[in-house]
Amino acid sequence: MSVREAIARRTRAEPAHVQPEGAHDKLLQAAERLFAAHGYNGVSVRELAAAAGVNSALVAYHFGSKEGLLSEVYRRHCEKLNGERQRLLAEARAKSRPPRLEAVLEAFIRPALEVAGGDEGESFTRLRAVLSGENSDLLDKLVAENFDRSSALFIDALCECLPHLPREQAYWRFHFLLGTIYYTAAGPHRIRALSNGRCDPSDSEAAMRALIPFLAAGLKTPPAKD
Amino acid sequence: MSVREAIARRTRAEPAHVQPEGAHDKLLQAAERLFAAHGYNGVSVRELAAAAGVNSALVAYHFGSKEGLLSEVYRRHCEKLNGERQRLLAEARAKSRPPRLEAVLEAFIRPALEVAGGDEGESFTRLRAVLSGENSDLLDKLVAENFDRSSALFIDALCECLPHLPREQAYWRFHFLLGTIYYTAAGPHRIRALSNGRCDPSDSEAAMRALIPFLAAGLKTPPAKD
DNA sequence: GTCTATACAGTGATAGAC
DNA sequence: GTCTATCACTGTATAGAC
Repeated sequence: MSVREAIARRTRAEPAHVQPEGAHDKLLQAAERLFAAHGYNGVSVRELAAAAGVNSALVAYHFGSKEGLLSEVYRRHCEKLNGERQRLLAEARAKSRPPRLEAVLEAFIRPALEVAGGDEGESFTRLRAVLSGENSDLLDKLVAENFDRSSALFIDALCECLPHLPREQAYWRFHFLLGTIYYTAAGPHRIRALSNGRCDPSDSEAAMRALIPFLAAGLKTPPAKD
Repeated sequence: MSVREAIARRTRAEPAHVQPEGAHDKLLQAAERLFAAHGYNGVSVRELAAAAGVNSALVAYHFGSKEGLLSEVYRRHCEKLNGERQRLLAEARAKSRPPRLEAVLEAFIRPALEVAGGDEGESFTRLRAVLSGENSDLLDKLVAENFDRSSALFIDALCECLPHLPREQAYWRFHFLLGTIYYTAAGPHRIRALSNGRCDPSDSEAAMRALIPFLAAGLKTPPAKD
């Protein structure tokens, strides 16, 4: 590990893969696992503390409240997700200017679906669903903090690919695009059951193979006149 | 009130617009309002009972649990929603065989967005978000009970309009379509903020004017070869 | 600073009186 | 049928040990 990485680790509380030592890190690790597995209200502060092997009062001490702990878990996931998105977008731009529409879509979608299907972040997107209905004030704050900048960057990239699309339509269509990603990541049960297992949204590759042409066609079509 | 109406009320517990008399109806009415306003966990059993003017133990007595009460509220909304969808679909079929793709889409989408934007059902779709993250077992059951039949009917209608689309692709694209509707109804904050208010998904007409051409183009495009 | 022990008000649910 | 009293449990706050 370089000196620079070591400093980053110390200041940023990012224990990578080592055994966590303080209650702070142990709680974060347990919360990541349990929130993903059982949702926010599905796990109590006392269970979190027990799983982390620490006293239950420490979640209030270290994170202010149970919500504070959730916010921190959420923030860390978004950090990874957005970093990956921007890396892939830069790659797409490096290949051609303007980038291919399909490449921009993939840069935005792949990290969202893979983080959702991976081991550690398996049910990460479910946390958004939890919050969206429930603590909608907290959710608005978290979404704004973690996604506003990244979303604006992708809307710009889309407009770059679609120079004839009015800005207002770009907003609408970006919104619809978010809906398809969100629903694919958060609610895979539905379509799996309806199709008798023929469509499985937790298969990221299959989902993207179906989703990207669909979105590209919708994005390219001329908007209604009126 | 006619004799027939009185019998219907007694058997069906559908008080229409009259003052509810029993605790059962009073609770349903209060729950519809309060769940929509504050979400599921945002309102306690004691608050529900107080708003209905009945003892708090009666929600367990009449509905088994707080979840049971929610299920009943949910079921009643879905009943209206699906009835309206099928009425509009029949209308579209009456105009042309096969029906126009755009007319089928409108029959499916309009009731979902209007029920979401109306007075009584303003935050109805938020309830789905609540459940989807949280009580995912209950949600799966409710969705299956209330939407499986209606969804299958609309997938059939889509395939009627798109005879060249493989059935598996139809499932995928119906799934994506659901995502755009769901996200538009449940999460209007996001796009409103990003667009500085220029796009407002709670304006059903504007949302449909943007959404239907987008979906129609995506649905019509030939799927990826592979 | 970090942590333990404990207390508090509020939750959904339930047994049993009337 | 209706309601009271009560239960086990929740998230949070705090006093005080180390």
